[in-house]
Amino acid sequence: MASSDIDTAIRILQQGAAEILPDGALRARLTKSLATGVPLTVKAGFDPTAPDLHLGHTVVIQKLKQFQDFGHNVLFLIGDFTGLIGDPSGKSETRPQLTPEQVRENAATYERQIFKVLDPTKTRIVFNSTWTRDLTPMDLVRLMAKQTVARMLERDDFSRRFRAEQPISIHEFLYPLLQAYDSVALKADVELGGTDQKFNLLLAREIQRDYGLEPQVALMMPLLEGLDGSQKMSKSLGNYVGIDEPPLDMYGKIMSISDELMKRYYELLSDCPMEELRERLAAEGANPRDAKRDLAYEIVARFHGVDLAATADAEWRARFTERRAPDPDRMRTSVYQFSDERSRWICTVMKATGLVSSTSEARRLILAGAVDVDGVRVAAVDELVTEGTHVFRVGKHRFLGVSVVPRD
RNA sequence: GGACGGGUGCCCGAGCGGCUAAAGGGGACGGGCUGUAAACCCGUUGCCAACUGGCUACGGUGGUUCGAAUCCACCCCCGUCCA
Repeated sequence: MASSDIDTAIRILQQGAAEILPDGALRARLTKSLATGVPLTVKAGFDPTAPDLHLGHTVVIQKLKQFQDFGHNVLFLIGDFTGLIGDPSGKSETRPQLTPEQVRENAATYERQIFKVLDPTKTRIVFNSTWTRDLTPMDLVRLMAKQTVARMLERDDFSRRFRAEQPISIHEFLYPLLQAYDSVALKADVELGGTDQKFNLLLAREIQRDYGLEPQVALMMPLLEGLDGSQKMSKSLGNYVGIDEPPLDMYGKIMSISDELMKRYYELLSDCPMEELRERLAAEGANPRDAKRDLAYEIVARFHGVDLAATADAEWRARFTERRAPDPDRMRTSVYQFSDERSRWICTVMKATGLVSSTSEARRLILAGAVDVDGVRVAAVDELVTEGTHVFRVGKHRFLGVSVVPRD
């Protein structure tokens, strides 16, 4: 009975994981935990900057949640000290030094966002400055003595930079060491991270051993592709779904992904077993769109609750499947004040209400037949907007209610 | 410190005195087809109440010229090789 429980746990915990090292270690730890009744300590570290989380970040957080559901202790670590060094994985520009206030703000933002996934009563948020701050120079030297330059250079990005004769600052070697030390300080049994964290997660094992601890299990999750399906999801590439986004936007973005990408999202973001999805897609007359709808619903429900997810779903169907204009009561609206006839020019109105960024863009879109007002396609660029409330549509999904009123 | 090569629109990249708001590609946006999927076809892609108009733009600042992204000077930045 106990062993079948573990099989179930393993299967769930493995879904989507890129790699779990070393082989069999996870099973051994789970078995031991079950036998002794002592839950595992599961840690994942996050940068103190960029607290605007998107679905890409939630891949690891979801995995934490699964551990949590099996009764293990989850530590959400904010790398406020290591953040000062800057993870060399990124290599680009030097990280800005954060003030304690900023760190606190970012931490609060993290909390608000991650607790949409994690159970707040079972999650501890920890800051690594708590223990790294107290390390003496001597402690640091001892820590550094535990690793050789040659081993450090095995790390992909370091070796690439070394070969390319690009600079590697000495302090950058400290980053993986300190991250590893976090695992020592927390006595971590398992550490989660992206595949880009492999070196760091494995180094922690060695350092833990040096400090007389049992080495942690390293569980790597793949990096989630963005909406374009090729590059990794990131805010700067604009191919992301932010977890703070409004329900309908979130739903719509997920509906617009390709079928291929949908499978990937199922694997990494959904609680639905892959088997089930496969059967479903293989079924007679199956429309992949329906599977996508369920995925969109599941994800929106996770961050906004089932009620708002149901609303988003209904609204999306009305708008796109039935091609109806959105419910005016629920549409975003804007008030535009005009002074003279000239200011009622449609291009000016569109620019002023933020539908487009310039009147030139408005002209182009009108000429391309992409704009309609109150359901009627705008035929000419020189139209004037009449006083009253109108529904503007630009392209397929930009809708805006505009009240055109005279300026007092 | 020395020797070369280079910095062009969101990105890559051509242009090397007027025909250049700047080829071509990518991306993005829009239209068509659809399942707001993919693939495909077509169009748009600096701003301005906007004509064979004006303005802004080719790292920066000056200069040569009727005219400069294109030539000259100085400066800044980035690559490659040598020390």
